[in-house]
Amino acid sequence: MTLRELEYLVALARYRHFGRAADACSVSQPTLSTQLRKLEAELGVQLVERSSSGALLTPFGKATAERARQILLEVQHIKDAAQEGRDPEGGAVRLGIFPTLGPYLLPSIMLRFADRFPALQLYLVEEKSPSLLTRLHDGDIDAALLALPVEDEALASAFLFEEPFLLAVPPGHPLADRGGITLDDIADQKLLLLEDGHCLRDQALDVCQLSGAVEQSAFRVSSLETLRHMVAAGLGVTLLPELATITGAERPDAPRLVRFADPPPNRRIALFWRKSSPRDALYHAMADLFIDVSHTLQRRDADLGPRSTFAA
Amino acid sequence: MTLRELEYLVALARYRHFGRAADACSVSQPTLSTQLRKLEAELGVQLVERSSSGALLTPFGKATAERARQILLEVQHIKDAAQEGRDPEGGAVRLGIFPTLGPYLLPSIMLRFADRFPALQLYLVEEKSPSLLTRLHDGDIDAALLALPVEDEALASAFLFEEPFLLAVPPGHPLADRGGITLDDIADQKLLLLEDGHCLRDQALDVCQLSGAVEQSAFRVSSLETLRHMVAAGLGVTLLPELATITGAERPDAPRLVRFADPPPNRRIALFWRKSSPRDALYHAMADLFIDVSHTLQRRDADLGPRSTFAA
DNA sequence: TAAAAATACTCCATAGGTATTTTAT
DNA sequence: ATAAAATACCTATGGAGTATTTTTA
Repeated sequence: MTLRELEYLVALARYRHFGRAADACSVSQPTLSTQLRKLEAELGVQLVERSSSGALLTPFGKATAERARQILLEVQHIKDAAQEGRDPEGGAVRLGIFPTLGPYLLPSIMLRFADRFPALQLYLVEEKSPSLLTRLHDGDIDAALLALPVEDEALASAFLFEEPFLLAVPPGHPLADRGGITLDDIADQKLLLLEDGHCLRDQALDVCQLSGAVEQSAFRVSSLETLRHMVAAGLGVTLLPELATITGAERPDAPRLVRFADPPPNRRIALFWRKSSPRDALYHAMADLFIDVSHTLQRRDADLGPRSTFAA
Repeated sequence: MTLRELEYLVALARYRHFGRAADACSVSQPTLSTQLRKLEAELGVQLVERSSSGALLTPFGKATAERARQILLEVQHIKDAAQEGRDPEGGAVRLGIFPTLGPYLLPSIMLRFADRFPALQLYLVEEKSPSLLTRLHDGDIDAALLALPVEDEALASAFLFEEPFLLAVPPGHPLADRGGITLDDIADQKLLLLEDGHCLRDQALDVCQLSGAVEQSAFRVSSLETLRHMVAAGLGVTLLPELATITGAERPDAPRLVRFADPPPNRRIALFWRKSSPRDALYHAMADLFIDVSHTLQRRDADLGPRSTFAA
């Protein structure tokens, strides 16, 4: 048995197709095919059900692939620890970030990040939170920015900041020129939310279940930008996380943003990584930078006037 | 990185000597040496401190060896699971057993075992309990017979039987012809025990701390047979587990054995294995056989007369 | 008849061996 | 002087490639 063979098995488990799995491993299809046959011969058990429409793993194959994933993860941890020994802030880090945070936080972060960690190659993975959690477990990514709460014994985390929600309403809406609204004020509003699976949807629902707002469920919206347009078009109101409201030039069709009275409803963002990862120190250093940037944003925000509640 | 390299590292961690580690891996010393140099080159970190008096692992080397052990254990689990798939009661099992149980239980067990599991190659490892626990964790052995209690979240277990203690006294001793003694009866006795590290010593101490018996601590005895001779020579009394008292022909210089009143003090034996092991079913089947044999012994024992409390 | 996996074969990188040298006690 | 590890050099296994065949919807 070799680590290579285990990689091939894991790839085949993922792609269920010899050719594509081989591509993913950067080898030819026959190579992957023969190596897996060899593994089956060594174990004396069938791992793969072959067909002309692709390949499926047997139950034993699946179980073995799962063990193989663990093995390869531990191998990666050895390499990570070595990198940490050579240069604690060097090497590569694959960072996951969920879609309603990524596009708004990253522009503020990236320059500072490159400045603070010049030797670090940062690969970004933007996916929904459940998918990021799976990838974190499997070792496809090394760390992830996620909204609390996350219950997972295998993960370590560092709290970063709270991000207040603002209410987005159409221009001319009765609440448009109010300040310091409360949840009671949105009790009778038509609420627009993202489609299922986005954690922002769940966060907003958590907030709104305390109010009596009614969700308009005839839509399947998957980006905040589309949601923004729908609010601007007068179809309803929505909650936006503060970072998503810091745009450049305000466009004429932009929705009006209304602040909540203190303390505003908010979502809490933290950085997560595997407890078993040897690069704990690096992830804490990254968290420190994120916290620092959030302070900067808060100060800039305060300078601009009323938007002063973005708290770290 | 290859699994082979990791094996070499683990072996070197154990033997701290390139030559002996190479022997243990059945390769030549230069092979192990070059492969470990290659691993160091790949990781870019020193793993070994070389000297003319042997080799020591650096802190990073130790940590890596520990991870490597985990990886190799998981590899073994894949192979075990394959064996389980091919033939659930075939393959090899390395069974640990502690020294004051092994020599007395095994003669009763081995024939039945070979009969019940004809395809299983059973390798026995007789060591003290703490060492067996370490080996179980490291994957050096697959299962172990140990006395309860064992607190270990990583292990699964099956209870096997209770083994009563008998009191061994010299011929002519005041208690020699008593039956159904209690702990109070040994309050003023000179107690002989095994040297430190034997779990029977701890078990007997647990029992005797309820009495007022005084340990004779000028000895370092490491086998029950020696202890038996010392009792026979009139140096004191001791507790013997029942299985150790079932000998063949009684020798003239044998100590007299005195039963306790019901319920007698006893030790409780169970079979342990790693929860993560894929051969759960086999270990349960083995436990069933051990339980069955203990019933047989109990019955035979009952037939012989007064020794009737050996209970499963 | 396509698409997928298996097979045939060739090549070369490297794990592993033996013989020897270097190093430190 | 001795024991240990490193180095030199050779061999051969097997991983990986390309080209092709087999298999089945």
